[in-house]
Amino acid sequence: MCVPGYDKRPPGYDKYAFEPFAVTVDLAVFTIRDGALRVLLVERGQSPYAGQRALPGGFVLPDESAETAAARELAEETGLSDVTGLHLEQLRTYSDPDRDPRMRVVSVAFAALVPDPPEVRGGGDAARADWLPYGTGAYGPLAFDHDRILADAHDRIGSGIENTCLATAFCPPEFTLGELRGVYEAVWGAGLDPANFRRKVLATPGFVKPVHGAARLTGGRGKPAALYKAGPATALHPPLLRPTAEGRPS
Amino acid sequence: MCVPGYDKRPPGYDKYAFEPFAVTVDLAVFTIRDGALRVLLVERGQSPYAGQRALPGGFVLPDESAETAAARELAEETGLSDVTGLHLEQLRTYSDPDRDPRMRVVSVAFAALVPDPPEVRGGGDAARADWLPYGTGAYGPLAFDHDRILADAHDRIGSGIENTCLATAFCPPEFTLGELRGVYEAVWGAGLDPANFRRKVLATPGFVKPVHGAARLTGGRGKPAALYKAGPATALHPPLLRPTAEGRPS
DNA sequence: CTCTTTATAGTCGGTAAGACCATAAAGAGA
DNA sequence: TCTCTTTATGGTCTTACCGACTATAAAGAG
Repeated sequence: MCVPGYDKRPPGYDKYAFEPFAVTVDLAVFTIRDGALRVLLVERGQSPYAGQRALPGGFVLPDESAETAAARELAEETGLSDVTGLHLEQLRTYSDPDRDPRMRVVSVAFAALVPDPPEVRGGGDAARADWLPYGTGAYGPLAFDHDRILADAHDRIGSGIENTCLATAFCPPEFTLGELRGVYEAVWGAGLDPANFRRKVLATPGFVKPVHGAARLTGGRGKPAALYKAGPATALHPPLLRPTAEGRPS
Repeated sequence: MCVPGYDKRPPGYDKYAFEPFAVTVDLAVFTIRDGALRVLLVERGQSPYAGQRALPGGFVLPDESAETAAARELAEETGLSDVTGLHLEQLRTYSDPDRDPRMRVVSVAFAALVPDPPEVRGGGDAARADWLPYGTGAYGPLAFDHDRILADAHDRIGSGIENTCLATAFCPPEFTLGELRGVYEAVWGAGLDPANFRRKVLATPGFVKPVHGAARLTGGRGKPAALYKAGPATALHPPLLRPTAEGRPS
């Protein structure tokens, strides 16, 4: 259960007892595909939890911070060459002594938002990785405490788009207000009134900026929509509350 | 910089390179005294940062989670025999490779709220601990990255009392609305209209419950105020926004 | 050509919040 | 004792916002 070297202490800490832990990062990577919220999950090939799905992740290397390690893992698991600009946010740390039956592992969890779902490369250290619909039973119980981590991540994203401009992190550089509304509907699992949503977003200074000039996008049905890009604002005042908003704890 | 035993790996992890880290908890413990927000700080007696103030904290023991370690440290540093019921919330994890010049230390930071400021006992592993006014220059730069941790903790508390019933965690079991308002004013550093604050709090179901019967508290000047206790609610809908609320990032 | 779908503009009523006023009830100081 | 100050509490007024709703525009599907 303990890492070797437990009884050795570097100079300066001789008076204190401490145990060295393995530190990992776990990533809850979300995207929107076909109007539904999806999460990137790998399939474990070895014990424990062999065959079950798990969040992608890995060890923090000696010269890395948890944030650096998370960005590296994000690039590796998604196959994206450049993850700068993607939203990558530290969630919290999970440190239950029994959370990994093999050894003592402390895991720093992150939530990441990816605009366009690129196909996942099959290689790497993970057996397989897929974008699976969140919360629809498309996957069984996750390995370790990853069900809880994923639920916490979803909570964080859900309240994040309420109070900040986070929703644009799901969108491509230029997007329509319908696409932005689709982000809220996918994350919250609730429908929003298009007209009221539009009024609210446009009334928030710095949330979105219109792309002037040739600013029409065709592709789907209905009247072509104007294009917007993310504005400079980061917080939403007042927040864009959920429709049936009730009892969302801290 | 590295803990000995770095090149040894337990069974099951042979294919992976990882470095064992020391894991600590750091606590930002707040209270309200004399209408001002104060934070518990220790004075370091040894290098590095000898003589500077620092957040209380310590190592996570082998059989502890970070939460357990934080509760233990909270009891040790405040001298409180029972810390159950106190608000103790994980903030985030700080893992910069250079944050401790002696060795690689990953620290899980917590924010704690204490109602009544008990006098700090002088003993323990910390040289000295005092409740110092937050953000008034009563202490110089803190050791390590504790200035940033403390600022993050203050941010979290500030937005926490906006969206949740967290403010009652600063109050004794029974309190007046004036005392509750004092919490908001101390944390936000801004004045609030007593009448509007009262209307808002009483209109939020489950925020506070009146203590019926003998429900008057004397002690200060002015008309005696009715007593309330914390209600069952945990979230505030809609939130109790700051007066000059602008630009509060995620 | 008509129907469906989506975007966009506008209206209406209710609620919440800030600013402000008025009264009540205590202590402080003359 | 009387007055002033301080705090609690109740109320009004006005503005802003938000949900519900209607109407129009502009595309594709059949």
